[in-house]
Amino acid sequence: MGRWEPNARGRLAQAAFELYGERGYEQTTVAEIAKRAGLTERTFFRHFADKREVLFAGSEILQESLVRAVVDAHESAAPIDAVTAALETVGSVLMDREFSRRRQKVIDSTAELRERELIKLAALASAVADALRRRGVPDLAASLTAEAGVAVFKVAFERWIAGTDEKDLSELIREAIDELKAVTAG
Amino acid sequence: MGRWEPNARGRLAQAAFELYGERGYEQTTVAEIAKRAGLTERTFFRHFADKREVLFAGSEILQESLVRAVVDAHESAAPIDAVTAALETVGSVLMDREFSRRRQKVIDSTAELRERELIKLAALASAVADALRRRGVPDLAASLTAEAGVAVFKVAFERWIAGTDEKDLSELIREAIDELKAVTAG
DNA sequence: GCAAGCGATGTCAGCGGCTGTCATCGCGCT
DNA sequence: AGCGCGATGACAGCCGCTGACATCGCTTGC
Repeated sequence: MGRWEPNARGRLAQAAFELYGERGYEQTTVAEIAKRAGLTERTFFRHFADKREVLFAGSEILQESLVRAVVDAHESAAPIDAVTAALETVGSVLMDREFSRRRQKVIDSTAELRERELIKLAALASAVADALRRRGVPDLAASLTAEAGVAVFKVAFERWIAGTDEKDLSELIREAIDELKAVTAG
Repeated sequence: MGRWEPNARGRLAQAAFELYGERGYEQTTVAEIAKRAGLTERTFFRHFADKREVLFAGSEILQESLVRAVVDAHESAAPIDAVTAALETVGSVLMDREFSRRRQKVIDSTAELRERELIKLAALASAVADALRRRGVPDLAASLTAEAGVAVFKVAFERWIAGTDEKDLSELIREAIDELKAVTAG
């Protein structure tokens, strides 16, 4: 097995996710991940840039979905409303709350992974700001709206994960945006 | 030299800063930093948790100054105004623009360092949110105000560094806050 | 069918970040 | 003078990550 079995990348991601959950991220060796996937350490690094990246494989999809939603927003929509609309589409990408919970538990356990998460969110903000500029929004407004949008996402996502209630992520995002508006008013 | 010379930590930080600037962060070895400081690699790691941390030595001071300003803000001040007041005190901590520029150039050159910077900013936001909660601000509002405040700081600091004009950092912060309010209005 | 070509994987050697452990040094205290 | 203690050195070793080259197995052109 290994050389000819299909979907090496998927097997590696699966093995990594399992091991990070079972023994913890720091206690897991890349060699162990590769072994469980029936592959070699060297091959792991051909599919993922580093030991962290395997947990963030889906982030481009989230980013593309957000950017597209901003670009496609109604021409007359104000920047904040374009971002709001975009954030509400996120619910269709992030559906499996239990999976997100497990993944987040791993990430929160290690500073190294928190750092990686933050740079992904920063890339998100940067991409959204670009999309806003493409709509003609001036630099400063674009950057601030995008950063504020990501802040809203961060807070809402955290509550979605932590919550025991059955509130929808979109709903929490809506609440967070309203609260942001309330807090910055005046 | 070495064993008895004073201020080992300072010498290490100085050597690291110089070498990161001269050859670049990735091309610099911890052993080289230690050698320039007249010390050993092992000793470097006794003073700094890792190769990145040496560039972020001053961040606790910034954080303490921000938190204190939030706590000390007028009792009747709204959360956003407390944070605004706090951000305006930052100018007294960050004075040397040329130094900040050089430091930022190094940080921006490497993803590893950008990650570290982001987690420092996240810690800032977290501390500010705590301070707001201690003022009686509810959770959601505290988190969002703190995140928004840090976003403002990020954008303003970036413009302060990049700018050729002689605009004060406090001034740029004020502008960014006003723009944030404008953008979230409605 | 078969050989050439090609992409994916294996193997090996090596660097650098980081840590544990123990020895050593220099200083202050008594 | 001797003792104790904090800071440094010396050494060994793990692990993340990379470059270089060999090997495998499938596809393609003939």
